[in-house]
Amino acid sequence: MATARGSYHHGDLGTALVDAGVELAREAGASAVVLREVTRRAGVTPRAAYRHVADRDALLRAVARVALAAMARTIEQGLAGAADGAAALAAVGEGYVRFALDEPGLFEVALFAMEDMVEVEDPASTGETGRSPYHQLQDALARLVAEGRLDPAAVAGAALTCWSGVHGYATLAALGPLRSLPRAERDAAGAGVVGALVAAVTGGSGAGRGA
Amino acid sequence: MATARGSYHHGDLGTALVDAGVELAREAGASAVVLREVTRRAGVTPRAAYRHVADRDALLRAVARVALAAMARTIEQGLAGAADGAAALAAVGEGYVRFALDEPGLFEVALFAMEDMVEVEDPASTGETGRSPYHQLQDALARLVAEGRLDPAAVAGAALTCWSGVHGYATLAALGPLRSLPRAERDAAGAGVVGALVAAVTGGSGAGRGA
DNA sequence: TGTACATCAGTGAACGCGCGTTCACTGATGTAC
DNA sequence: TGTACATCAGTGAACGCGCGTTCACTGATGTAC
Repeated sequence: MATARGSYHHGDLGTALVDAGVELAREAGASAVVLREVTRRAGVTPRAAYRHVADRDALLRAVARVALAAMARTIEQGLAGAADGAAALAAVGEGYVRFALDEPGLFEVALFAMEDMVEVEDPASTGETGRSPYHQLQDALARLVAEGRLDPAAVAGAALTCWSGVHGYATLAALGPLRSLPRAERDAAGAGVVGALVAAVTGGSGAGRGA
Repeated sequence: MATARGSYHHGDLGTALVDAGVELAREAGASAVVLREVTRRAGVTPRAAYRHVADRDALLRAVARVALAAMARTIEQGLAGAADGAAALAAVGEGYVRFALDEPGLFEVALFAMEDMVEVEDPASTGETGRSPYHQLQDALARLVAEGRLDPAAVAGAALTCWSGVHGYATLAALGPLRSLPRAERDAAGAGVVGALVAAVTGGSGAGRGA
């Protein structure tokens, strides 16, 4: 907003469009990220968008990368004080769920960037430490391996089980059939699911713990 | 289709509309379930739909109930020969995932009926045995309790962990970032996730097993 | 230091699309007598 | 057995909406000389 508004030339319309798209996603999810409204919010003609973005789909993917980066930053916060691999794994799961419950619209749109995060590390979709949520999960599991609490051969399976469990809960509780439950209940249940997953991966007990 | 086609009166337009909606969902997911196309497929004017359905949303929910019932039937098939609670739990999970991978469009639309399945048992969204997927899961856990392999106090937590894990994998692999992987890989990974969840709930080992 | 001009970033109006939904109306059906 | 008529299930045309995208154009910018 420190750009040259009011002038004929916008200054940095490209990022202004993406910012408006992020705002729309936050307010009403992926389907609300729409070219015309984005240009409206940037105070510009619909046609102007095509100077900066190929089409609606490209805009959506740009918004998705920003949303995924926001998720990575949320996870980083909880990860800061993790004493060991188990704590790190729990922090990743809890951050993933917390982001989904705090920002369901951004969570929904971030999904469109998740396909790429598994393959490549795109700087546009990572947090301060340059790691995507998927790699934050991999890092936590690597710590468990280093601590001798996880068989290296089991890492791939554990990663998928954890991602599935956490993603499933986040989806059910943020966007799906459980979205109308009181927030406190959803927080408690989420902690239970994450706890069970950590226990399952580290071979500890507590699988049925939680809500 | 044994209805009186060609005549002015359709015969059973209400169910014909829902059937067409199911077909559309199968082909292209929830967003394809659209009033005008549904009436087109039923060979009828758009206006005619309003004699049988309140609005587009009501049609979508009716389609969702049919899709959820189809899912329940898929799960029933695998459940038939389950020798014990652990086998039943695995069968529920595998059926859930198989349905999602076989029919991603129906899986997507079934989500709109899942909110209700937790609360009430709607006959329109259950299989032959009259149980929704959610209750099929509860039944399997009840068997584990009866066998002394699961603490009754842990049932609620176990249910949520299993549902989350299986739903998350189904979503990732049928509609999400993993949807482009070869089917054989997705089947194997799904079996791994389900195995890990069963092991976690029954306190057995094998948490990190799988893909 | 001033000026011509290429380049770039916008404008404003319009196109066609498919959607949900509503209008007043008409053809078919079946029941009462 | 025949006929009047209420009822129900459709018709055909239209409305307004918001979308993505494209047209030919114009205002602002900055660089070469």
